[in-house]
This record gives sequence, C-alpha cells and structure tokens, in this order.
Amino acid sequence: MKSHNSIIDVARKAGVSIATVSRVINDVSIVREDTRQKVLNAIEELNFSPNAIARVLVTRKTHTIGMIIPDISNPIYSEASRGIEEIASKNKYNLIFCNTNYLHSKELKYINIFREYRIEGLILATAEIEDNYVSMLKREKFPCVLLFRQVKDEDINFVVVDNEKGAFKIVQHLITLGYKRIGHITGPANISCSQLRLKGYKRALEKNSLKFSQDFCITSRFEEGDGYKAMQKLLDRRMNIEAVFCANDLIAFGAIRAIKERRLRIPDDVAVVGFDDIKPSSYTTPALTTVNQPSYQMGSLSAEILINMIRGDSMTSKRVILEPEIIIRESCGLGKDSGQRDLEME
Amino acid sequence: MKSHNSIIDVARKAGVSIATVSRVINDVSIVREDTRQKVLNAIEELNFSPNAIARVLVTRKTHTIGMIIPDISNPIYSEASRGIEEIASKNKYNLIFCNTNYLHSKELKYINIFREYRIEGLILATAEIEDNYVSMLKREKFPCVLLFRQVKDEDINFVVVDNEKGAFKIVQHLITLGYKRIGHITGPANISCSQLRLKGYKRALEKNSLKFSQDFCITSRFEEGDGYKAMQKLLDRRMNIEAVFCANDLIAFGAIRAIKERRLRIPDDVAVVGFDDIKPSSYTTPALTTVNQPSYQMGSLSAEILINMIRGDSMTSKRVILEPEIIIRESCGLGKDSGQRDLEME
DNA sequence: CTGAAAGCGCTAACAC
DNA sequence: GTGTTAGCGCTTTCAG
Repeated sequence: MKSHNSIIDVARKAGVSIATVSRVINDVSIVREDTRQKVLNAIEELNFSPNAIARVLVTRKTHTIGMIIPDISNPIYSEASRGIEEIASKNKYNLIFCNTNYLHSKELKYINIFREYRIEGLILATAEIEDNYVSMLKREKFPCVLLFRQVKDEDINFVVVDNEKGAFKIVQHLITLGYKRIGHITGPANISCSQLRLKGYKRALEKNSLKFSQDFCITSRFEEGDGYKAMQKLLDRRMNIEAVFCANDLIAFGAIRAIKERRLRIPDDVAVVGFDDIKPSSYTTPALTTVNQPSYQMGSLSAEILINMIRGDSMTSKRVILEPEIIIRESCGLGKDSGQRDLEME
Repeated sequence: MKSHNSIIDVARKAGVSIATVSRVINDVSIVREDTRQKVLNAIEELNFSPNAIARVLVTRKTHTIGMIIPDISNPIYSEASRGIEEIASKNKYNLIFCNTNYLHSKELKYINIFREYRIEGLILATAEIEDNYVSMLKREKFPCVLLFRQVKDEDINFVVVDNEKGAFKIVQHLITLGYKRIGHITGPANISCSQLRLKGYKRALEKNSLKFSQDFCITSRFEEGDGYKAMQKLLDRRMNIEAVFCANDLIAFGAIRAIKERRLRIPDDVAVVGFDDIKPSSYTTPALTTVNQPSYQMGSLSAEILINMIRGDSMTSKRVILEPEIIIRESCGLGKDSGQRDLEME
C-alpha cells in the first residue's frame, strides 16, 4: 500500500506552513482566499487525504462508538445494531461492531481493542454473568450501556425488558389455556437472561400449584440447531409434554422442526412458545407465540443514552426496564380441550 | 471519561524509562524479571491500556481487518462474517465490521474510516454496481477482497457463486417440473447480483422457448417485508402465475407469507423458489427450494485470501467462482399436474 | 492572516 | 538490560 502524502508535502508544494494547511483542511479560522486556493490545489495534485490516526492522537476524538455482539446471526442483535446505527448516524457518530460467539475471552479482547482505539463509547449486548469488565469500564468512567442485560450496580446504565416477568407471563398464558405438563428449554446456564427466564417459568408454575421438575427442563445454546436437538431429547423422555417454553425464538424454531419431524401437530399435540419476537417468528408456520423484545427501539434507545453520556448532557442514570408484552399467535393454540377449557386463573 | 494514563505515567510509577515500559507491553527484547514485575504492577495499579492510536501512528500495523456489510440482518452476511472471524482469529487478526444498509454513501464513509484507522485489509460484501472505490483501493494497493460480488478488473480478488448460472439452474428446474407461467421478484436494480439473477432467469426462459414478459417481474428490496408487498402486487395483476423465482430467500419468505394470506397453497397453486439457502430456509413451512451459497465457507475463504494478500504470501490473483447448487425442498413441488408431467428438458 | 513550535503517546534505533 | 531521543502526522497555542 502506497505510503500517504502528509500535510508537510502539501505545505511544501503550496509554499505555506503546515499550520495553514491544517487550517484549510479543517475550515477553521480565516485563511486568505488565494492561499486557500494554493493549498487546495496542492491537496488535489497530491491526492492527499489527512491521516485520521494522527488527528485523533491530538484531538482525542474518534467520533465512533462500538458495539459488542455475542451472536450476529441472531436477529435480536442485528436488529438492535440497526437501531443503534440510526441514532449514531443522526448524531454524526460512526458505529463499529464485533462478534464474540458468546465467548468471554473474545468479549474481553474486543473491549480492549475498542478502548485502545479510543472509541468514545460502548454498547455491550453481551450476555455474560461475570461483571468484572463492566466495573472496570465504570472505574475508568468509560461511557457504556448494557443492552439486553442488567446488573445490580446502580451506576451502570442499561436497556432491557423484564426477562423474569416476560417468562412468567407467557408461561402463565399457557397455564391459562389449560396446559399443565409444560416443559422448558433453557438457555446456557451462565447467561443471565437464561436464568431470569427460568426463574419466571418456575414462578408461574408455583403460583398455579404445578410442581417444577427437572425432567421437564433441558438446556440448549441459543441457536436453532441446538434447540432442535434439545427438543428431540425432551421428546425422547416421553413425559407427555403438552407445551414447551423455549428460552428464545431461535430455540423455538428448532423445537418446532423436531416436533414436526415426529409427525406431532403444533399446537394440538405440543404447543410451543418462545422469547424475543424476532422477525421470522411472525412468518413461520405456525406463527410463533412469544414475548416481545423491541430490539430496534431498544438499540436506538441505548444509543441515545450512550451519546448523552459521551456528551455529558445528562449523566443521570438511565436504567430502562421495559414491560414485557406477550405476542399471541398460532403456536400456543386456543386452549387445551377447546370448548371446555377453563380460564379461572386469568 | 477520565483522561487515560500514558506510558509515561507507568514509567514514572515503576521508576523506569518509557522504553522499558514499551518493551514489557510488547514483550520484545529481554527485560529483567524484577523490572518487568515493577512495570506490570504499575500497569495494573494505573489500570493502564496502551493507546493503539499512537502505536499505529508509529508501526502502521493494526492487526485488524474490516468487513463492510450491506445488511447485517440478512443471515447470508452474518454467517459469512462468522466464517471470516474464524479464520481471522486463527491468524491473530481482529475483525471489525460495519453496516451500510445498502447505502453507497455509507459504504464510502466506512471504507474511509477503515483506511484512516489503518485497518490492514478489507472484505467488501457490498453489492454496489459502481466500482470507483474498488479501483481506488486497488490504486493504493490496499488489500481487499470482494465477497458475493465480482468485477471485471482482473487484479481484484473475489469469492462468489455464479449468480447467473444459479438462477438459470433453478428456473430450469421449475420449467422441468412443468411450470410455464413463472414470475420473478427481482432485487434492487442497482445491485449486480440482482442483474445477474435476472439474466439467468431470462436465459432459462429463452432456452425453453418461453417468452419473457415484464408483467411477470416486479422489483423488491432484499427484505422479507418488501418481498411480501411485491408478491401481493404480483398476485394483484392476475396473471395466473404458477411459480415465482425470488431474487433471494428473504424475499421468498415474504412472498410465501403473501401467498398463504390469500389462501393459496404452496406449491400446488403457486410454487416458490429463492436464492441463498440461508439457514431458516430449511425450517420454514414449506421448506424452501433455493440456490446454495455456502456463506460461512465463502467468508472463511475470502478471509484466507485476504490474509495471504496482507502477508504478501501469494499475490497471485485468487478469483473464486463457485458452482451453484440447487437445493430441492418442498416449496417447488414435485411437478405440475403430478403424474403426467413431462421431464423432456432435464 | 500566517508561521514556528510544542506536544498527542508510542516505537525503534542507538547509546551506555 | 536499560535509557535517550528522534520521529509518526497532525492540531493548537502563541507570536508576529
């Protein structure tokens, strides 16, 4: 790659000082029109483009924010990133992101790279339990907001929906429909929202005097292929499961595939519900009943909070916990035993 | 955000010179173990992280590669990015990417940002027709490879499947099954693969003496929602379309939704085929017949080529055009008029 | 208006 | 082994 011209070359060619060149590049303070032209011509002739690295070294302003994503192929994250991009763009910030495959080591690595590059703020959509690096960033007063994840520390901003409550609501809905033998495909144990969703599931059972059993639970990674395998194993246990609450929609898609493959009907034989309401959930067959996480809006909201933090506009804590909403579609059915279903626990 | 500590602060705290600090940070040349420890402790205490900007200004090495994606929520791109990440990781390169929403202005913006940050190489998964910036990068000898996109210029490396041929094959398959009134939902006109797929569609019709008509074609963005609308409009034309070839799978999903909504059966009333073979295509109902683009592998292949270019290992042109493969599932049916279908043009 | 010069934080010779 | 110092390319006082 050809070594770039520097502003020294331009200055020499135009017969002015480098300070003057810098002035016309940045359009700052008044430069006499004819010298301005000389400089512009020199820039043109040398095909010069300023070195942003050097500039940032001086100004300490990169005008870019970073986002860390555990799984870029999960629409919940890619949608969120688009929401962030929109707000960033409007505020003249660039957005750069990277993918960690849910690996803690990669999260740390990329957080460091971003810090080293003097990114001005960070949106962490990571799902790890461990909070070391969050407190590290806090100590440095590095602007950052968590997305899809909350933390006890009151100084740390985040945007989430209430995972526990969302899980509770959707399991409650299944129970209201008359299902009693309700399974749960949990997400990875070390991820906070897996835990919260499991907690909501348990609470709903408890409140309705249904006993929780580990036999009705199985763990899966947050991917379709894993959900598929988990559902197969769950069916193999022959527990006569009537409905299954999947820790996210991707898992639900896999579960649906496994159920169909066994020639069982959804929801008649087994009802399925998920969590996230990613786009495909509305156009699969059957359409998936799930808990809504408005990822695009959550992304843009987190970006707004972050940019406010960077600007120091309002450093007041912005901790957003959205009310989860359940989206009822076909995959949960209209109720066990149709006509005679009882709704006493609505 | 607290102003960062510099290597000077560390040096002072450890009671050594900045050069020594630099040495332990970079693990270069031998430093006595006790002074090493002193430095490490100082780094720890000050929570120091080296300024990559300053380092890059000197070394001109970032050890990171960039990827530019038009639509992060399309699995074809996110899968590819994971393939790239894998290879990059193996070779100790970091991967950073950004999303352009198919906007030319954003592509240019981010290419510039990446250049300014002295990213060492670039994978362009952009789909633009215009080649200005590609030749610009070439002039500068900036290592880059195109992904999902080809270009005439022989010096520019890329990885693609043969779009025209893939489209030809799948339309030929429809014709072989007995469909005659075959529609096409094209992608955006300014994107090269839209054009190539349209070309393949036309060639297949022509080869089978079926006339091409603009009435059977409609344009859509590469998104489910747009595909849905396009299909509605196409159906509104009442052309008795028997099958529709969608420019990508996302569009096909939308088309399927629109068709179902009108209580038409797939494939009995209208067959649907797509292009890309993204993951969801195998688990929707009906499962989608489509053209395979092995995005993960294509991503990792492009990363390998790029890293070779960066290292100067083999600057020989690597232009990979993969043979397209059609993946036959349910959405195309088993043939028009079942039993009596003729296969003469297999 | 314009130029000289002091850094920004780091690496890489080159001394000692 | 370790320290000194000259830059990397740019912005920004401070003079003139």
